[in-house]
Amino acid sequence: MTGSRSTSADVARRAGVSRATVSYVLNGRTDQSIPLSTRNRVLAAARDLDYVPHAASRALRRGTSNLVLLINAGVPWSTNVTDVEDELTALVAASGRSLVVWRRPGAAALQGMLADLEPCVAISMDTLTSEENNLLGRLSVPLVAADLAAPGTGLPTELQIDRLAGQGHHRIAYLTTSDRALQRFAAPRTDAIVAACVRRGLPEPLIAGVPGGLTVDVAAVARQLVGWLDGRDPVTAVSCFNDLHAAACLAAASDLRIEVPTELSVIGLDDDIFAPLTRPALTTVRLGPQHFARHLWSLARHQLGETPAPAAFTPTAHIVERASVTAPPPSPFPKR
Amino acid sequence: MTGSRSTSADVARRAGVSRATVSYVLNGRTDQSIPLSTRNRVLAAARDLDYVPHAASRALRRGTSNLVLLINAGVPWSTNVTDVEDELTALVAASGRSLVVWRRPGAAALQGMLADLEPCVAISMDTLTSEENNLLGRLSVPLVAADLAAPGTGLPTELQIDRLAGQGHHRIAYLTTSDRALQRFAAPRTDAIVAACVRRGLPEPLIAGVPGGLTVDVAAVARQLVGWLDGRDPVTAVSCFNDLHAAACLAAASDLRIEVPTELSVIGLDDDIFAPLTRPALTTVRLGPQHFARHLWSLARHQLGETPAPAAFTPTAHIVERASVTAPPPSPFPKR
DNA sequence: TCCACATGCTGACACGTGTCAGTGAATCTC
DNA sequence: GAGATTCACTGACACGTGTCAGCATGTGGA
Repeated sequence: MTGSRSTSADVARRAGVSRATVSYVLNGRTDQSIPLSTRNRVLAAARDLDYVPHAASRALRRGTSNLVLLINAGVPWSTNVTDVEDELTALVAASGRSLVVWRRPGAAALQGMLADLEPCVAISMDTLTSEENNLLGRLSVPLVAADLAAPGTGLPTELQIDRLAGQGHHRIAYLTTSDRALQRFAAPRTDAIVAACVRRGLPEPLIAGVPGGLTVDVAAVARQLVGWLDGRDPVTAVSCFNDLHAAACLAAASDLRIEVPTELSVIGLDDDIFAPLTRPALTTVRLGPQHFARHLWSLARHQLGETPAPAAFTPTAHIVERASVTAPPPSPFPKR
Repeated sequence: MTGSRSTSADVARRAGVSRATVSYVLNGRTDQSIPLSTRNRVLAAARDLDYVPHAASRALRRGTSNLVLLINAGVPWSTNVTDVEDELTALVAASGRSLVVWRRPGAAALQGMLADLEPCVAISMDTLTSEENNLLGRLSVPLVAADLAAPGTGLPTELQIDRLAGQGHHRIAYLTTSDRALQRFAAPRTDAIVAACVRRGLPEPLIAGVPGGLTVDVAAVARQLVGWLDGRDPVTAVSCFNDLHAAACLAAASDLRIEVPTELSVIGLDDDIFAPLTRPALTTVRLGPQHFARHLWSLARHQLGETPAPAAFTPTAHIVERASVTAPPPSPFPKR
């Protein structure tokens, strides 16, 4: 008897009522009239027996579970990702559901996972393959995916250029990743940088991708820097794909004895955990991961039919002013 | 008809057999004799209908799910954590189960989560509260938790001292965190540092904790450095709780115009993502997150009754030699 | 010829829950 | 006081699966 978990039948027996009544009380149904006395008796019995409803039977009966699945495909890592995860966890918990994160090992693994766990809605921080989309559709699991090319996605990079141009920089380079798997994220940012420069009447930025997603090759960055700083119209500022690339840029500059920010300004993106610890401390753009998480969740709730469709996402981002950006050095070749 | 998902009854109808036969075929039972022809007919029908077994009913019937829950409580973040998560995901998937990660928002949240998801085993990277342990026990969910004070846990810090002492350092300081929530992790390392120094006949290390778990206060670190380097027997090397603290130490040294490594050696722990990007590049200790994940999984499989109890965990770790550690400067007060 | 046994398959049950129609009693309405 | 309505509660079903006893049919041995 002991050792085995208690079911709603046990609670009913202890409270001296039927199982149906127990279910009505514990699910707080208002269309059934239940006097306070029996209500309290049921609640007391449930508490005494440490009753926890059986997740599987509940899901079976209701046709859908209370689980929200966050699919974490190959998103380039930053503290922002865990910030989004934490905020989503809180939001989902507040709605009486639970969020779990699945680190997708590969595109083919989804089917196996769905045979073990049927979420009521799936949220992906990335765009999935069409096979995965089809699979979710066949199992009628609604999917919410962040649109990587949505209007407004360019805001953070726009802010980078804003800051550099505001300090008087003219000749700007953009350091990004050449990692193929990251191009989904990198390409829109590169486009946004070019557009931002054009819009401000700046010359087109010099763009270079370096290999390595999680480990940036400092030597490759150094070679780029040499190229960019060479010649009669040298670059005075480098805007970077993320803080990791910016840190690599600071390291390369240090190796080349280029002083940041007096000779070269560097700006990052993410306000990652190590950004305040570089020397000079990294000026960067802070995204609003909580804001993003709230948007994802409102999309999900819309899919669940609980709320009307939310407005289009307007990202939030702001400059975090530190020490790696300043006005450019006086040019030896004055313009015009 | 279309739009609704197909069940094993649909597969049975299409293959012209009973539901029991379908179940036998799809679960690959060997004790039932099923000729190849019907077997293939069933498999073809399942494929045609895109049959995916219903997770909830399967779990209800079998009494337990195929889900492994990784409880990620307030572990100080580093790429090691995601490395462990990824390795565990792969191991669990290889056993026909699925791993999901739950970022615990608070100690009281576990019950709500367990009402939505009943794992066959739970793995925690941290020690849980006794209430949480009791709860899991009552629901008979086996729990595997990393023992933070197990013998051998001190190996990484031991290696730090090894490296510093091997270079001739004598007067060593230990920079750790004073964050209360992190003391579970920090205290054993501090003990290990002291023991390692004593064992080598070094003087007891100077120990200081600085506030901030994810954001280390560089100014506080700088004040410590000033104290440590003052006086007639100054510290020549700083061993750090993790790479984040080491990066803060490098930043503080830079602010104080102390040259690393010529005037002061600094060693980190974790080989975090930014460790190769500091200047000087950080010498640190690389843990074996995959090795750790494999141990956790073998413990879990033992709990599931599939394997005998594994041997005690022997952590793996090795020095990653970069540029922040070198021999100490010649002392103005020669020993003895 | 009869029994024993293997083969190939099926009907029926159970898991624990949520829900709906229904039931006896009490109360209200005219 | 008969009928209508509300109150408080219950019995029975369904969700989709895994499993087990059992049922024909063939096959071999004595």
